Amino acid sequence: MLRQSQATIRDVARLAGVAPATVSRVLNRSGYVSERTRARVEEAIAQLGYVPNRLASSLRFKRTGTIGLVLSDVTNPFWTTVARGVEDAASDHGFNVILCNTDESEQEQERYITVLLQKQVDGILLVPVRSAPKPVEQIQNQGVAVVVLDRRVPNARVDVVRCDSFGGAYRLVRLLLTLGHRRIAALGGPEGVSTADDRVAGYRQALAEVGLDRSAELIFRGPFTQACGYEMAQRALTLEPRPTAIFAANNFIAIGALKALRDAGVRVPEDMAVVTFDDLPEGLVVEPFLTAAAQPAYEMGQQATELLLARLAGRGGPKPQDIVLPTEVIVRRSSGTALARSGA
Amino acid sequence: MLRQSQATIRDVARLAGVAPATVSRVLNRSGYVSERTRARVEEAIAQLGYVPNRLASSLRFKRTGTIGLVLSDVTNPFWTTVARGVEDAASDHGFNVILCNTDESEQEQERYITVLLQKQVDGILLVPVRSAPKPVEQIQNQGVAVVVLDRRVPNARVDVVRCDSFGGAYRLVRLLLTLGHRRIAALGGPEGVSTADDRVAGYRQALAEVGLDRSAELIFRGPFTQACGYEMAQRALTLEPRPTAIFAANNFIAIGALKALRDAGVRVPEDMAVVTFDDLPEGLVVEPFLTAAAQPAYEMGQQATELLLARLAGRGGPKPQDIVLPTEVIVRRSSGTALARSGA
DNA sequence: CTGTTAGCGCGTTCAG
DNA sequence: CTGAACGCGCTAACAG
Repeated sequence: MLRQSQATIRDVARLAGVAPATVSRVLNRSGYVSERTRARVEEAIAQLGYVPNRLASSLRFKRTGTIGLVLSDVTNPFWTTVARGVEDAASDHGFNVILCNTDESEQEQERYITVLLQKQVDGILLVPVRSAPKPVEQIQNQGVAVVVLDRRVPNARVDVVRCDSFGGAYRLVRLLLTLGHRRIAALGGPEGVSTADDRVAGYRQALAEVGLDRSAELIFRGPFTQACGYEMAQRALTLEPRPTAIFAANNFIAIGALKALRDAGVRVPEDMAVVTFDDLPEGLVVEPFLTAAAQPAYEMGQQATELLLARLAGRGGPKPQDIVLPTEVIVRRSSGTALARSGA
Repeated sequence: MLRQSQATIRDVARLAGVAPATVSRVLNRSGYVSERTRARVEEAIAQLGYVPNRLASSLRFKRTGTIGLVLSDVTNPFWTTVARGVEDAASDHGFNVILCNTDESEQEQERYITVLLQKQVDGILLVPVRSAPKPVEQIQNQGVAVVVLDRRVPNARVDVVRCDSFGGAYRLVRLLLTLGHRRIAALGGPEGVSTADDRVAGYRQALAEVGLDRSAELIFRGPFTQACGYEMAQRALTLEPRPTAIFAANNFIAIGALKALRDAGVRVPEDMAVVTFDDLPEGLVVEPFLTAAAQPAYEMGQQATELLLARLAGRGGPKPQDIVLPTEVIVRRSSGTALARSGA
């Protein structure tokens, strides 16, 4: 507790009158140490407030006990929950997590990956900005473990843990169809991001199954942001005839859309049914209102981390896994009740 | 791009036909290197896909370019926003952030601090679980920079960046008083946490100023959780005569309280006015409803990080700073309008 | 049971 | 302008 700058293992050894290696042995319980010297060493450690330098041991072991988490934006409650799942699982196994927000920028993604590799993280959990396999390969070429989170990467041999975007979207839209809706606008995410593409595909499939052809599709695409949701909803409202329902591809798009509807004086669900991907965490809303396909965000983070750590331990088999977690459609007020037969 | 396990600076040197030191010089642009050898070295680097090992250089420089962020729970949107502010500011300066969730457990806090110190982080941003100075001192004794976030630590000489809990609470309660309320329940946070204590103090001060003495105080205390908010609100409803307003000490307590009120059939604001500390992020709610004292969470994270990094750079003066950011009271529907004079 | 030696990968002397 | 040598702090291997 006395020194300002950190004591080293040599200082401890000197004070205890032993060799550094002996101190190392008591610290790591490796090899035999007599009770007497162990006691002396432990006292010296306490007296100096000695904290072992894990950097040095990492340099030898080639293991840092740190993983990187590269996602788009922790500020989105979905990612927040994922991050918490990751951190909990990592912590359980004695690992730490370095958090990186890309804001869906490929540049930032590249920058973060490089730094993480330089810092010798043991593994990386990556939510890839685009479907290109390059970033994944960049990591793998350094011999670092990587698990892709949330999104598919078609041309890479890599473990993926994600949710069932296609199925969730399909069931949400089917629900709307069952309620009698036939003019359903899809406010989709960005093209080239697998979750966005899969959700649009689910929407299409649902329409096709009830015999609606391509001409019935009302698809908008854009970033997963509130601003874009607002704008896409506005445009949807100008369609003739106007859609009777909206399918939003994620929580932010839904919130933006709801604001647009409110500003346009369109009531939900009376004038417009709304369903969305991503439920808001139970703890954040007093009266849940949105019919949503809830993703098991926490479990996704947790399982991806477990898989990554299993890989680090040399387990998990040779073949890349594609773990798809189920989504659950939760019906609430925003989807409304069966539509009265009218014009369309 | 060929090797699976990482190439070292020696491999690059060998391939380029130079000494490791020369490679180091081209990497860090230190010292003179002829154009020709520089080109050769750079080609070798590219060919091997060489990534410098920052662990090794950190070991020498005693700088890791990493800071630790120890907070209670990223899942709370307030902390999420703080974390984002921290990460952005750190990233701007080339630093990375290790995220640690304590869940307000002193044990976890201790464990995380120890690991962070072992990993030789350059600094720690700490939201202390308790007001005791020990954890702060533990960090300082290792010669590691620390800035305390959000909460005061009375007996420590340490930089603090926080929000004005006392003032925010005071103004919220004053608002209720102005509207005519006299029986106001305070659903406070845990004792011994400065933000909780300060908010209760603000509540008391506001009451005192209108001549209400201790007997008018209706104070509940407990953890900053939704469950506790629910339970405290339930108890508040059993008071005789029943309070006409509730002051919640944070967002989770408020949400729990609102659920309790809903379950009890008590309308807000008609039957009960509600005000709270912590606004929910603008992007998370369609129709903001709660009258709240909004804290500049992002700025808090950002400024704390800037201060920490300034300390690392040897700037910021000798005296610990206590930076208090203002809170802004945002009046919405939940606080209701002026109370009609009735019984109380 | 304990001390000595060597090396993890890098950057910085100091010679040449 | 470039190379050789040393050490950051730790631990595995080898002696004793």
